[in-house]
Amino acid sequence: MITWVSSSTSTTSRQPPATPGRPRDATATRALLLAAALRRFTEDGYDTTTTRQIAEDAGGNVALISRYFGSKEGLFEACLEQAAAALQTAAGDVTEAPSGAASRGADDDVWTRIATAMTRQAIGAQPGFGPHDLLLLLRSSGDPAAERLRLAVLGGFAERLATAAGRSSDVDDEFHLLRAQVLLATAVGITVLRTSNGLEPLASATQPQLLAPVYDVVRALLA
Amino acid sequence: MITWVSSSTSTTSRQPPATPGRPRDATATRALLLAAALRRFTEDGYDTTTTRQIAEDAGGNVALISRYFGSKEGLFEACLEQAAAALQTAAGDVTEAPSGAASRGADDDVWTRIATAMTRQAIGAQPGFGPHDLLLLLRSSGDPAAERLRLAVLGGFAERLATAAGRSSDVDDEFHLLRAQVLLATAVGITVLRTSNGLEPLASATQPQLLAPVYDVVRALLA
DNA sequence: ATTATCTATAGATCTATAGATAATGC
DNA sequence: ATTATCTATAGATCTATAGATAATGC
Repeated sequence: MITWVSSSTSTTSRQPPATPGRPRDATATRALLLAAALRRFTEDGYDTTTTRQIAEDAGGNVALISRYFGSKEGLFEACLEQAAAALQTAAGDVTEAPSGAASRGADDDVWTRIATAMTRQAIGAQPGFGPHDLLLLLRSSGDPAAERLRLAVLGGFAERLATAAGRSSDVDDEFHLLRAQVLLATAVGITVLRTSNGLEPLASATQPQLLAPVYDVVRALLA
Repeated sequence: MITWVSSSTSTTSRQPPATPGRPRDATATRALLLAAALRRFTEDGYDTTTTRQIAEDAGGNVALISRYFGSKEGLFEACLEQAAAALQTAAGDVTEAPSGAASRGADDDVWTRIATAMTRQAIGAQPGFGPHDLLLLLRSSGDPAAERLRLAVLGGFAERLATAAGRSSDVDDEFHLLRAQVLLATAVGITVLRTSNGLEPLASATQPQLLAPVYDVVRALLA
């Protein structure tokens, strides 16, 4: 028996003159690396992901990571910052009334808005669903700068929830912040159980299915 | 300038006849390795932890891990099984009435029992607090056997919560299971935010402080 | 000429293990 | 003689980077 490897079609000799590397586009390459990293870090975590995987996903070379992001940690921080920005936008949706507020009537109260925003976040949390902000934020890299950013974003999110609930008496401030953090914990837990664990029926639940229980939790904690 | 290294006190020549290795006790050594691993895996995660660290913590040699647990993954599975057993005991506390049930009066209803058990679990979740079952269970190793065990334990816990809530009509079974899993998610999220993130005031909250909000969530989801 | 991309490699780990060493029990 | 423990090392990665290559723009 002979193990045959055709020299012209072998996977080893795959860099013919037809593919002389990536097109020379620095910004596009940077963006592709960031997107690939976002996906890998989110799904597999920081340690498990290798720089070579990311470069390959982006169709480029490992050395490009050093060039554009300094290091693997630098790349992770760039990912975190992007996720943080997206999450802060989501937090904004909770606080402010939706754009077409006047036309929606009194039904769309604070609790519904909060529950909707949270389930939307949790819904993105399906395996293989591409970049998901909250999940990435929960991934740790051991990098202190990354930890700080993560804590700031989570803390800010909980504070927004607390103030959105409308309580601001001095005495009860910390009390309501704690309850808002428990609410945030519910969102975090749903995300973790859906993605890392695939716990059914939670993992396959749709946004409308999740809305009712989450709404009940929101009211129980903040109303 | 001369870099001086005393040959008698150098850290390199640290294996004088006074310390001829561990005492020869196989079962004790195995237990020490398991305890050290439990702590490291729980606090630092699977990937970050090295077998050398574990062996050093246990005061032994790396080779002992292969000998007693086959491999790093084998050691992790042993840790998981221990944590799983502890968690199943905790789940039992939720379902069954506490031992001195008759003397406690009607106050100790199902909701209180559930809330108490859950906050106790979450309370163990302080950084540097030694082995904490739920947190270890959330750590992934990529090992499929470990993933299965983890999913089974989490799923079983949620089922216990659902049945403890007393609903068992055929139609609503999955409905209540979903809500029980959202409750489990709250416990998971609290654990993650307290330990991995140190989110204050949640991270420093005491069990009594957490009891009220968690109780409200329990009632909102299962009552 | 500039600079985006790639090749090749150094250097640092980390896991697993074969075989040496030495303590225990018969 | 058995076996718990340790030494020494092979083999596999993985990150980072110096320097080569080649496409672009003046």
